[in-house]
Amino acid sequence: MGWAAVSAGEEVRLKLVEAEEPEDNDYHLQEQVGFILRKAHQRHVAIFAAHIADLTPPQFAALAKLHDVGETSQNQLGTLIAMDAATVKGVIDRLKARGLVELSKHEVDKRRLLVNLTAEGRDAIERLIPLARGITEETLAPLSAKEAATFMRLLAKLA
Amino acid sequence: MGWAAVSAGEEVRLKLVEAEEPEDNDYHLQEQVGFILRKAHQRHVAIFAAHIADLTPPQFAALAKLHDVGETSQNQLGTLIAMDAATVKGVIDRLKARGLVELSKHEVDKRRLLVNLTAEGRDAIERLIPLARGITEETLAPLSAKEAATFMRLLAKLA
DNA sequence: TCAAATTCATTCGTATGCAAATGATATCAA
DNA sequence: TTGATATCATTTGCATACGAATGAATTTGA
Repeated sequence: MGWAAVSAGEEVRLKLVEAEEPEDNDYHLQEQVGFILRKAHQRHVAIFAAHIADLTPPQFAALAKLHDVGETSQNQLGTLIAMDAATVKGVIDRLKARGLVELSKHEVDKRRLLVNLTAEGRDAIERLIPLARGITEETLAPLSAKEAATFMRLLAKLA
Repeated sequence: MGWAAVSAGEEVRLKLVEAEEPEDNDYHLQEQVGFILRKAHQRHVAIFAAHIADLTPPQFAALAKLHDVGETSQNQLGTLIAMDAATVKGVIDRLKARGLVELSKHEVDKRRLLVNLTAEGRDAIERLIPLARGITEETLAPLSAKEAATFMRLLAKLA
């Protein structure tokens, strides 16, 4: 119909352009950085879940960062692990429900909600960190050591 | 207390290890591939939203793939754009509610739900693809052309 | 000092993302 | 042929993820 004719015209135009220069006018979703980034992230999450079944990557990130810096406000923690206020609240709520973190009010600044590891939370994160090293290793396994180093350097520039 | 003593012991042990070899026993969340991958993905989604406000990356992916391959089953589409059945259903439902895709039953195999672009959906994706090229460009902007090529090659190996 | 702007946290709404269970249909194999 | 498997789609439940609106508390600046 009308559209078929237009389509045929497109075909011709594309071929003429290609004859002049080897440019590709098609759009290939599979080659877009966003699409591959999403898939790489998916794969990492799957590897993570295979090694650490009882915690999600964001939950692990929260515990690991608390272990690193000690007590902080919920908001500050969110900044440190790249989560907005609404997201970090959900993560902390679930960690609190499981007894891995405890909350308290800031004495001076009454707006702030302080978050800290419980003894159980500390035990958990210290037990899991060695597994996390394995997760990083397995995620990067398709690359050689040199490639992995290059990739990490470039990825850091993008993030 | 008891823990403080253990902590002090840990300190000593770590320092001895470091004296022997320059190994780092600390765990740095910020250097883990999963964490940076999540941040890079976040940044990409933000760039996408700044260029294409009325569609999410998964919605765009569905339309772009339909434009590429034509009518397919919902399940097959999910495979092509790396989404599981439950996720793709939600995406297609919302695109259908906006009149960008239409659904029909497979004549032979009654299990399958066929998905196709509407005229409006085709117009939309053809209008948006040029913007998507800009999104890819901006996402990779922190890298030189050579670095970007290297990054894409390594990222593809990971995903 | 005190009104304006900022910060911290919460809530709501919407959109992925995936595991698991279920039902309908189709295919395979004994 | 039919019973076991496999495939396609849906539904439910849970967990990010973020924009926007709101309220409480703090800080800033004229």
